[in-house]
Amino acid sequence: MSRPPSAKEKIIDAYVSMLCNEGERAATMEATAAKAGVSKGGLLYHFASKELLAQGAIEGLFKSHEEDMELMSSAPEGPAIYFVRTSTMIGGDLDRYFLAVLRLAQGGHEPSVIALDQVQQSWLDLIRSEVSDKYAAEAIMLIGEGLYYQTSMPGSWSTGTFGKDLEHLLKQVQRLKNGS
Amino acid sequence: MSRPPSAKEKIIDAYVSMLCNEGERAATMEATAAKAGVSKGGLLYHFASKELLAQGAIEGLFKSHEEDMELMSSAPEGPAIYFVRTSTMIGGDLDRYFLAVLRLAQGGHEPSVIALDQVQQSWLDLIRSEVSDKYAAEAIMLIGEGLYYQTSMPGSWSTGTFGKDLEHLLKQVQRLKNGS
DNA sequence: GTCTATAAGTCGATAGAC
DNA sequence: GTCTATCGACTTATAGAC
Repeated sequence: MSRPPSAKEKIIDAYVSMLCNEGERAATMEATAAKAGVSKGGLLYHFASKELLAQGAIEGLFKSHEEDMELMSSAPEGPAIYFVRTSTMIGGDLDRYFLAVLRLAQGGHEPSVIALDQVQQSWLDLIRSEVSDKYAAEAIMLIGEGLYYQTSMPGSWSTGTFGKDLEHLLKQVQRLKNGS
Repeated sequence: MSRPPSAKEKIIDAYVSMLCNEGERAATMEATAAKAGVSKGGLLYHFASKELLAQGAIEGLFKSHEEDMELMSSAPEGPAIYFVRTSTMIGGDLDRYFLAVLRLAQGGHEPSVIALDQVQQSWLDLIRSEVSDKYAAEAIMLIGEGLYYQTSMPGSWSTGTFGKDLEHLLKQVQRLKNGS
């Protein structure tokens, strides 16, 4: 797992970084190749089209998501709090891949839209296994999504008005968890 | 106000529609001109650059927002419920402009990021004038943003899992409004 | 496997006729 | 005010040398 990164891994990593930090428009194959330290032709040997590059990012998301679901299931505070808390975190593998695929989806990439739907549905399912009230679970899910949507704004990485007083916000989530 | 639409208005309307329905990448000047029924040169007479086209969309947002703030202030159910309810609505002027500017912001357009910040701040201010608990107000705001972020997915205009049972979700908002 | 060179198309913007 | 024609830069993808 910690073997020297293959060229393919370096390219995907560069592509994901470009998507997160510079936006979808800036994440061209040429810029990705330069950031990965290879030439355009070298990149195209590993990923014959831009579509395959996007597929690589989606596969990375699924892999990170699978690992995170284990953590979310067994979180001491419960899945709901874990979910909202991690919605404001950045830097982890899952966050990087999620934001990268979100950028692709926002740009109109259909497979990315479908992949995000799948991931979010599995989050909602897990929260609903903890929070019996269906609509309270949805409200909690939406708070997490709202937080993520805010941090996903280009330029304003986590500099939002929320997030700072996260613990206070989590108390509101607790109120939703405790049935009416 | 209901005079025959000028070419300028037709162009802005076409541009906003392209942004909403096809995404930022597809909203090229050529495609916008075609949808507005003019040539590329004709478009460039009214908007000498793409940046000016984006400014037109932002101005449309501010104009619609100003009118909506009056409705939100005087809504019978109160600003908070009004806000969450209208987060799932599509087709109105405000929603169209907001989504269009959101697409620009997600693509990295800084003036759009700033414009959205202003609009959202004014919403939060109004909600906080009704909901005294600061963090309950933030939670309500995030629910509305989460709903909007969901409907803003290209292709899946309002076909999300929420929104259908909006009245049930609004009961959760009511719970947040009534202090703990 | 990785490179250079280049084809083929698209985008924003300019120039000038009408 | 609106059009056609075109430029230059950029982007994806191909071809072929090493």
